[in-house]
Amino acid sequence: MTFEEFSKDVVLPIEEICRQFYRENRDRLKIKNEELAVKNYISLCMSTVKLSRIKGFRAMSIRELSQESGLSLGALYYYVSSKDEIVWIVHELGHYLIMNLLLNRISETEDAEEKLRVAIRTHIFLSEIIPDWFYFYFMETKNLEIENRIVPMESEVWTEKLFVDILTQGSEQGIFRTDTIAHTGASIKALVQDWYLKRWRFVQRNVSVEEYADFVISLIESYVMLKK
Amino acid sequence: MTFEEFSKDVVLPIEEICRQFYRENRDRLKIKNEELAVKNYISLCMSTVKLSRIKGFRAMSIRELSQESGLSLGALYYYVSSKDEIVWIVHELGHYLIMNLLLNRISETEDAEEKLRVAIRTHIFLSEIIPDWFYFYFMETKNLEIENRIVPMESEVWTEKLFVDILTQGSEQGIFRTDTIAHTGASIKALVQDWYLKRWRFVQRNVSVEEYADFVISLIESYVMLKK
DNA sequence: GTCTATACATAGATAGAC
DNA sequence: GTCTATCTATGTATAGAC
Repeated sequence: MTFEEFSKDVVLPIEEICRQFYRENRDRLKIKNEELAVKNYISLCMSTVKLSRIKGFRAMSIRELSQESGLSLGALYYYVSSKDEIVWIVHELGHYLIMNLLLNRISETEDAEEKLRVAIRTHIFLSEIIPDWFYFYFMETKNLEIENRIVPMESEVWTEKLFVDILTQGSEQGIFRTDTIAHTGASIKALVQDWYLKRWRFVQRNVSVEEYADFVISLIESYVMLKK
Repeated sequence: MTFEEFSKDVVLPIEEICRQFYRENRDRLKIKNEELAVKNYISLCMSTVKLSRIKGFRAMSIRELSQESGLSLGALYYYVSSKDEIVWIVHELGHYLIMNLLLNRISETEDAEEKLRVAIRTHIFLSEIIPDWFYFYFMETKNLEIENRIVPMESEVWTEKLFVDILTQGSEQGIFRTDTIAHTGASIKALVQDWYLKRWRFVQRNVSVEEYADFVISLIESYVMLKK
């Protein structure tokens, strides 16, 4: 699958996920109009990841966020109680968004070898569709209070586990090596992250997203595949 | 070489590098006493990377930096003209520090295969000796004005090139594959970075620095080495 | 060169009209 | 629910004595 096919095919379930978030937290939140809530939380999150990508979350002022999202200062504080709460909401929505998209794509395949390829390619392609979310997820965890870092940490581990599970399946089928599964899973995650963390470098080197995905797949396969 | 041997053996040439920095910029700077300058710029930089690691550069206040470094607010501004200038100085010192240490170690080896192993291991071990500097280098580039990002970007490219050169040498000798050299160089860099960017994860998984270095080496070798 | 005291700007957050 | 005006804290940076 090429990236163009992928991007035409993929549908971001962000509204659905934001609605779910709202319903789960309705009692804690001031806004009671669901449609308005969904619309404006999405706007707040999209604006936050956009501005944070450019200048970092701490450097982004509430006034800038207000302007970008189209909500006034007063309205904004009707939706969130503090700037820090925005980080939490973005992490919450982002985690479910990414999880949802990844699982949908990968579950279609059965064969471990093919599944590994699909998982790597999908993850990289997905980070190309919503780069700001992935970037935010990685860079803005330190802005959270220590107790709130558990969510993004678990999220990181979750993606790693996605790869580890595929590697385990393949090793049980006798086609992948059985040692160093945890290391390999983590290294795939690191290579995927490199794509969205150092995008400027890939632009500079004129590397396309497809080319990079192919490279990561071949690098990992040369290591894990057992000779027939 | 084990990490313990490495850490006993390595000597940080930070004073020497700071002195060189001071001499090159003497005319631009207020302080005229060289010994004092070297001592306090080192203190400022070490305190900056330490605090930035904990809470991020933007969240670190000048008052905190003043306390940590032992300089008063007034004294501090005698050394730097603004908070942003500190980022620039840390990047400047850090780049030469890392370059110096890496080159010293790697130049001792001749053979490309051995050189690749030494380069990867040294880089990972080094990031374990001065983790805060590496972390700062990666995370705090966005705090720079766009025109000042050129220095850290070139620095990133420089390390990548270190690996690319070794891969090129090996491919000319017919022991490494000749395609995808640029990709491989960048991926080594990414895997090294993963060590100091997601340290908490390796602690969680109980992975030692030696074990990780060995893994990265074997992963890369399985891909680049041509069968004999 | 270093200190303390302070100026000045900007940020996050709130009040209260609509 | 949303707006504008405003409060208050904090942060960077400077002044001027020593």
